[in-house]
Parts: sequence; C-alpha cells; structure tokens
Amino acid sequence: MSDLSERLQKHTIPLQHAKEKCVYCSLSHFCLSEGLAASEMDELDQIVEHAPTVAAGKHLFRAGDEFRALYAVRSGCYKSYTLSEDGEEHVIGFHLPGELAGLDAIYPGRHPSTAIALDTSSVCVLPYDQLAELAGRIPGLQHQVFKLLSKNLTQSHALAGDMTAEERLASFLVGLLRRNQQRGYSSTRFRLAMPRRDMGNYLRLATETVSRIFRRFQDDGLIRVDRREIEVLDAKRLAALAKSASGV
Amino acid sequence: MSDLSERLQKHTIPLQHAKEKCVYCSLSHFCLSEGLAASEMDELDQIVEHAPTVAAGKHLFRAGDEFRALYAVRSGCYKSYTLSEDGEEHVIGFHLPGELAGLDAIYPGRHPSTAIALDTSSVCVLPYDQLAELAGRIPGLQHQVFKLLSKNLTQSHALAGDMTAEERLASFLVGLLRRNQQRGYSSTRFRLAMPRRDMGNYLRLATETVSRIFRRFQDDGLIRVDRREIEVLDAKRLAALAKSASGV
DNA sequence: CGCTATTTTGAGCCGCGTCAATACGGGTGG
DNA sequence: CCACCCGTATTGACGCGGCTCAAAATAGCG
Repeated sequence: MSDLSERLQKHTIPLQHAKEKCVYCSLSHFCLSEGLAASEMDELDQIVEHAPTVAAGKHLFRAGDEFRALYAVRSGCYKSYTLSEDGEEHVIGFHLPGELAGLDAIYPGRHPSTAIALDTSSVCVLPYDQLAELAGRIPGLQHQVFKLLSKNLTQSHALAGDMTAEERLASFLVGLLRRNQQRGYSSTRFRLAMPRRDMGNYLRLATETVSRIFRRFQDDGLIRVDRREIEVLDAKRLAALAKSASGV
Repeated sequence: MSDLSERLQKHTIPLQHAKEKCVYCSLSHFCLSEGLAASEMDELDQIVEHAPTVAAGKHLFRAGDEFRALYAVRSGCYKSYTLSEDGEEHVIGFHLPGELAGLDAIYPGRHPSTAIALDTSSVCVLPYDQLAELAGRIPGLQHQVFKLLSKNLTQSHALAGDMTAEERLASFLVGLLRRNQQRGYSSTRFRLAMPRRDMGNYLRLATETVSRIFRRFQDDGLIRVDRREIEVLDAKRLAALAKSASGV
C-alpha cells in the first residue's frame, strides 16, 4: 500500500497542512468546487485533507490499493499508469493542478492504476464516502463530480482515433497548451513534466518517433524544442495538425 | 421472456405496467438499478420513460443535441460515434442491453457523439435532472451512477494500449463474449450486431484487416466464423491472445 | 433475378517500431 | 575543476504490420 493511503488510514496528516481553503484557491474554477457557493465550498473544505508536498517519484496510490479517496492535484504533475501482466507500463494520463486522479477506482472499489508524481507535487485528498455524502446534499457538487467523470470519458476517447504520429503529438501539445493557459501560465512557452518515454507511451508512439516528430515540428517552424522546454511559434498551424480532439 | 411471464403471473401485475418496471427487469443486475432496494427501484421507475422499439438505423441522439437524458438500452444494440470535422466517423463504443448511452454529454451539456440503433432496439429514457435529484436522495443510486461512469472510463482506457491487430480483435471478442454471458446468452455462440467496418473503426483497424484476422483465427481453430455469426471453439487460447484488457 | 452493401482475398507500399550507436546533461567523487 | 558515469534524448538504418488500392465473391432485398 502507498504511503499516503497508510497515513490516511491512520490520520497522521498534520493539520497545519489543511489550512488552505477552496474559496481562496486559484484552481477552484476548474476543480471540484467549480460553481459552488462560498458556503458550499466551506463544507467541502471540511472533508478535504491537504497532503504535504512530495518529491518527484513519490506514489500517490498503487494499482491494487483499496479505493478510499479521490485526489485533486494542487501543484506539480502526476502520471497515471497501469501495468500489464507482462510488466509493461501503460500510461493512462497526466494530471495537472486542479485535475482529479483516481476516478477509475470508483467502479471496482480498488485502484486499477498507479499514480506517481513527475515533479514536486501536492494533492488535496477527497475521502470518497464523505464526498459522496456531501454530493447528495449539494446538487452542484454532485453535478460537478458527474461532469468531471464525463469530461474524463470524452478525453479518453480523444486519443482513441487512428491519428498519425504527427496528429497525436500535435494534439497532445495543443492540449497541454490549453490546460496551461487555463491555469494562467504562458500560452507560448511551457515545460514538459514528463520524459519522452512517458509521452510516447501515452500517445502509443516509440520514444524515437516522439523525438523525430519534435524535430520535424521544429524544422517546420511550428515550435522550438530544447529538451523539455517548448516554445510554440505557430499555434495556428499546430492546432490545424491536431485537427481531431484536444489531447488530454 | 418466459421468465418474465412467470413472474408476471406470480405477482398478478397488469402486463403493460409490470413489464416496464426495473424490479422485474432481467437487466437490473448490471443496469442503473443494481443494488437498489425494491422501493428505490420504484422511485426510479417513476422517472423512467420507456421509449418504443425502433428499427435499425434509427438515431437515439445526434452530436450537437442538447443533453436532457441518459439512455439505458433495453433491447438490441446501439453504436456511439463522433464525426471529425472532415466528416470521418469514429466509433466510440457499442451499447448492449443494460448499458448506458449518453454519458459523455454530461460535461458539455450537449451530446458530443451520436448514437444509432444497429438492430431493432429499445431504450429506457432517464431524464438527467430528475435522475440527479433522485440520486441525491438515494445514496445507492448516486454511487451506481458514479460507478458506471468510472467503469466506462476504465473501458475506454482498455482500447488505448498499443496492441496488435490480433490482440485487439481477440480482446473485442472476449469482451463481447463476457457481456453476452452476463446477459444469460450462450458463451460460445453469438451474433455480431455491427458490420466489419464499424468493428474495424472501433478497433482502429481497416475492415480488410478485421476480415483477415477473422480468417486467421478460424484457420487456427480459435473460432468459427460465418459472416456475423461467431462460434468460439477455444475460449482459452482466445483469452490468452486478448491478454491485455477486456475490450468494451 | 438484378441491384447493392457487405465481406473476402490479393498485391504493393509506407509509416512507424525495432535495433543500434551517438550525443548531451546533470550529478558525484576525486 | 575535471573525469567519469548514467539516464535521457537524438539520429540513422532497416524490416514488418497493417493500410491502401483493386477486384472478386456472397448475401440480403426488392
């Protein structure tokens, strides 16, 4: 079992980490508390545990762990992945601040996937039983949970199409760009939190292919690539390449 | 069908009403009403509208339609798909009796996909506002909606892996087999409701490839194929091929 | 029976994966 | 400050799985 789950069980998370409130959180506009009244956010605050910041490489939960809570990323970036029986990793998605992890665990009651921090990161812990009880009393919260689940559903369809490698990578970049903009970051520069391998695994491309497409994009004047630093030079053409869905 | 008749006689309930109740529905075990008490199912029944049976080719909803309700398939089979801007179809999934359609519309408040009957089919209409209100009062119902959303999430991840054509098709067949078994049908024979084209589109394979893999499976003694009639001869080896996830 | 949609089968080709080698960078210890 | 090491990223060569193009078989249907 993962560290955090243990601490959750034993209630050893220091209270001083639970000071911040949804009302004052800059992420509340696209997190679970979106559209809630201040008083409703207060109720939500009372069940939220603010886990301490952890270093990259720290597991949030592991496949097989009992499902107890959903996790809203507060800072950093997480990667979710499953392991096939032959030990191969399959990256399901990346979670930026304000996004939820662990949604796929509701159905089986046990986490089917593993989440690991790619950067120095922190999360808000949302104990499921309490969240469900609260959602029953606050229609807006219930709707928000439904919406976020539905949103993830659509997003996971986005990568399903049979796009070319270029379309895939362009979609991915456009998606990251959009999500960064939403969070108030630069719409032209950003830093990839994940190595090429994870990116490729997520997009079902070999890391070599990812590298090659990056170079092609750069040669075509679409972006400038320096390792994990990306600068978008021609957002229009990039978006045109990502004609299909906005990659998650 | 004879099952239902028996129950109808035992409970002496008027035919036209009784046959429309969740309590007597053979699908309730894996539909929305799973795990609900009889009284709770009654409440659910009061908001459910039973749409008449339609012929194959009839649309359930179209992309762009305002989101009003979720749909539980009662009989037949539906296909969900999106249209890319260049008019290409992208099959998202197939809905068998007891499964929900329209879940991806909750987030945007408008259907992103289109659903069409592949067979003579019928659905139960679940008006969203009323369903949400009811889910707020019935914890088990709310949890069930969460679960079904979560389940669909995991399922849409299943097809994401970079499997070979054989693995894809095997997964798909194994998944259909399992779903047919759950519904009390034969675990060795079944009829595909969809043409090769839809199957291939869903699995991201050319229809020609689907055809070729079918032949290969038959030559290897895994299955017997006659057009859309499938007989599974060696379920074990087929499942071994579908080592990864159980295709939706 | 013809007409049409679906399915099957064949031939050729291309995008992307695989294998292999090199370059780069960041950290560590001498 | 340099030498070394190791994980990440890049680049090249080559082969193959599955797509494309083309055409024939088969079934469903009026």
